[in-house]
Amino acid sequence: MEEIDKAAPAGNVTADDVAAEAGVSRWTVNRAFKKDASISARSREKVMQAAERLGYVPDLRAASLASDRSHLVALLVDDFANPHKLVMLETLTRVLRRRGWDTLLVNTLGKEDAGSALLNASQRRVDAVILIGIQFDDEVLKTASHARRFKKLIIFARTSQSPDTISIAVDDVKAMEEIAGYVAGRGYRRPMFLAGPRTSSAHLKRKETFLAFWQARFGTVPACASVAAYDPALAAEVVTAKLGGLGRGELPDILVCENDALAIGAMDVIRHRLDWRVPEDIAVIGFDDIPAADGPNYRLSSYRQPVAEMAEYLVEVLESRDDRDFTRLFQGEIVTRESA
Amino acid sequence: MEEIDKAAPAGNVTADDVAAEAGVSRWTVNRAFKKDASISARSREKVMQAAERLGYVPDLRAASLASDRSHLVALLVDDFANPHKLVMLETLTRVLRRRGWDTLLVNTLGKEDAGSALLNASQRRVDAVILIGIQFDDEVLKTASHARRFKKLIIFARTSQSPDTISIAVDDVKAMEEIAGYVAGRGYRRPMFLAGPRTSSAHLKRKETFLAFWQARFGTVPACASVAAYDPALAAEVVTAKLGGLGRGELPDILVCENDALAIGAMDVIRHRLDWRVPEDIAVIGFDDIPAADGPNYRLSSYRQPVAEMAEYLVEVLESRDDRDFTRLFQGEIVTRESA
DNA sequence: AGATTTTTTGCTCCCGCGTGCAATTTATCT
DNA sequence: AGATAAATTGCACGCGGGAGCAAAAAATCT
Repeated sequence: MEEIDKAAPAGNVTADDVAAEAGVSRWTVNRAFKKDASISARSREKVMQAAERLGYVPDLRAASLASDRSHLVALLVDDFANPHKLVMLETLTRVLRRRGWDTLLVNTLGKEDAGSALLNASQRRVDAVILIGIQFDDEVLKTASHARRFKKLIIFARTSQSPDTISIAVDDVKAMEEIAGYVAGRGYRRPMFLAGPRTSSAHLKRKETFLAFWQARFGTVPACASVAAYDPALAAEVVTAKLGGLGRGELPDILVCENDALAIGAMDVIRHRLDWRVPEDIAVIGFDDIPAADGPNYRLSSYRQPVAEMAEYLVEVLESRDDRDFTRLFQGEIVTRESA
Repeated sequence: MEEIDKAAPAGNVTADDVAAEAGVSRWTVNRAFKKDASISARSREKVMQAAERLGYVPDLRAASLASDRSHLVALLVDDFANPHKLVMLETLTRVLRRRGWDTLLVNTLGKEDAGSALLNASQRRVDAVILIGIQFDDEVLKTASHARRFKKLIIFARTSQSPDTISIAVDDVKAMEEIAGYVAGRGYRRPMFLAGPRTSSAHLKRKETFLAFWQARFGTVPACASVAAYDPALAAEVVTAKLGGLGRGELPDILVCENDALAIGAMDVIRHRLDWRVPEDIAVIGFDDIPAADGPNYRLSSYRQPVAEMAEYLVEVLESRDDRDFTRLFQGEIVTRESA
């Protein structure tokens, strides 16, 4: 057998090494690894075998540097307390990877950290930044698009008023009107809305939509409470403070929650600390349809977003070269369970 | 005011642009951005101001290419159904980022996909690959270390027998002995062990440790059941099949679960489908101490791993240059709640 | 077969920054 | 002040590969 000692060249096997081994030029080597490059089947085969022998893998850093396309996106996330994030992460990374995109996961540590997180992404020259968190105020977003080292700024599962920003989300207005209609249709008349944190730009219109609907329909403004983060534990505190000590008659008949993270926190205290029954004493409805919503502890009625479909669309946005506004709103559906 | 039109040079602002603007050489510019570079305060200031004016951000791709250090790690994950993953993701990305490391999140789609996921990481020339999933058999691991384009292969929260591999995890043997001691001490005598999938290399020794302990102490081998993934829904199925139809006397008195994902799935069906009480009819104990374990629905006794501490150690491993074996086992603690 | 068209291959010139060393400037010492 | 040491700054070369065109080879046509 031929002993190929160069089979382990110092540190890196480069395209040049493979070229020498295969008896072609370096460029043919790189062509062999490109999807629809102009190369004969014969030389591609030769190259691939040589590459296999040497253990060559193309260097995407260099490719990205030379071509100015990294096929990398940054995913900025900040509310890890929300179980729905795990679903989104799974779906996004799966769809992105299957279509040739890599994902940089950036944990946006706090409100003041948003700028630094964006900087982080910039330095890697990602092709797009995807926001699936909440703590981005207008100022940061503006700065971001200004010093845009990334071509696209996408807000996922949330809509933004900020210019130069692409929103991919469900239509909150339609969705919440559907929910409100459902609530009214089931005969609930004294709803309370449990809202999340108010961020300026990337915003959920759920609360205002619900209030507007209710006022138009019944002429009354439902009670509201607001939680500082999409965290079940925080929601539990707020609900305890709001509903604790209330008598049966003073209780809202349904709690409409901005999302499931709040809803399950609320249900936990309603049942186990305040000792009321769901849905008999007070019903609960959420948003997102997280896995736990389907479990026997909650049986939470919720609104399911087409996350996978949204992710597929996201890839299309990434891959298109033109510069129009890609914002698009999707339609989800109510999932009815026993909680409301 | 001076109108600086070059403030928006075509596409990329490079160090050369900043150099011209600041009246220094390109190398001084880059030194200004390096932590402990030899540069005078005065020129650093000049450079930084010029950079600010032009909106310059160093390009980490180029830096990585030239220096052969990317300060990037790949996180390979495959079991997103386990809520504990969200905790691990949050902790790891937070700690890594605070210490200057970026994270590539790779969703390992299936068992056959592991190799491709590794390849993916290779192409980005990450400094280390971190496995926090399960579906890596010996063959893949061996291939991985063979064609190592990354310097380190780290198994996080799990131990591996594979050579050239670094494990950072709790000491499963100690932990499970502690749990077994607790179970025995509380008077349980007919435990059943609920195990997860059996992977070859990256392995949890929890089951065998528990069985060995029990046999040594009581001379009997506890019953076992095995779930194909750390997914509450799957655990629910298995437990239903195993315990369904059993009479009160035939029931195990405690279910010892390999982790909380299995435990909560089990509790759900025990209470709501099989209609037994926890802990009166059957107790449950888990592992990982996920957030839901502390909620009122479960009140699950569990074992808490020092994830943050492990993450800090991980960074130290990443930063050290030498080549010794960094495997290290940590100690956690039992968290006692009402479920057992 | 000779001329033309089409496919394949090679090549020059970057992409943006790090390394290591030499040149230059500044600080310190007697 | 003059000499010597220390801190700063500048520079040639390399990291691994992409774009686009020119040269070479293969295929097609009359």
